[in-house]
Amino acid sequence: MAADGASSGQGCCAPLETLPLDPAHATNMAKMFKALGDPVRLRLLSLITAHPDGEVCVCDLTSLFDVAAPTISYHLKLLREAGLVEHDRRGTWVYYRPVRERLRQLSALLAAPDMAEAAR
Amino acid sequence: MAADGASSGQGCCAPLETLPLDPAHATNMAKMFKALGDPVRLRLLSLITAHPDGEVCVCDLTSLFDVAAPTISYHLKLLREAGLVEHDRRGTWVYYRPVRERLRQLSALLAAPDMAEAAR
DNA sequence: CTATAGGTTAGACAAGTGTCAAAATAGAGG
DNA sequence: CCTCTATTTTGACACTTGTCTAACCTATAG
Repeated sequence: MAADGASSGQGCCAPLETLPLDPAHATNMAKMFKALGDPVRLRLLSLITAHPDGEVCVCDLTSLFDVAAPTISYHLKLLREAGLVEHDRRGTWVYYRPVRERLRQLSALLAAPDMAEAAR
Repeated sequence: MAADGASSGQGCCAPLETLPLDPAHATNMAKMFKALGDPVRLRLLSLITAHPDGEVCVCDLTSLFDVAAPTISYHLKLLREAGLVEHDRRGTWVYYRPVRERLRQLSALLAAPDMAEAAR
């Protein structure tokens, strides 16, 4: 029974419906949600997360947006700092992939208890 | 089978892992995530959502925070405008309750497909 | 070593955000 | 009507954010 109960098996917080968030955790989680709170970043994360290879080259991302390359870079950095994506360089190219654990954490926080239990 | 497939049964978008978000939806969803991207608002939502009565009086919220009443009011307004909470007045008091459908939408977007399926 | 292409960093700037104090609104109860 | 309490609105202000251009790294290819 180590994976159930208040921790909800997600490594961070019980779902909102179950328990109010204490201020410290709220600050933590808010930082991640904030990173998702911009259309460019949300699309970036979406493209990175949905990619069949499990990672995406920045070179394939920039052309999909209306903003300049440094702006993409800026948004990717924010996603990184929020812990939502990881990156590494391979030759000239840089690849980004999602940190799925973090996404699961956020999802679990917002999930209704019955959903969370069903997904246990 | 009306509730499965690409719509993921959540009334909005398929999970990130399944499908990249189109720009229009991304803007929509980003607006909601943005509302969660502040510690005060996240705690407010948490308190509102976790309350056993299913709703909370503003008068019970303000004392739990370090910020002045107008600031709480401001944050509640943002949560309202994001569609995450509803409110109504009863006498002198105003009560807020969560819009659980929206929370489920956000949760589903971030959920890994296997979780989403488990919760189907 | 130089040139070239992919990404990031630095600096600047307009626009947006979170906070407060003061004023305004909405009901309840004289 | 007047007053009191709960909540919201307004206006002001410092701080943060998203965007750009220009400059800078880093690795590959001559």
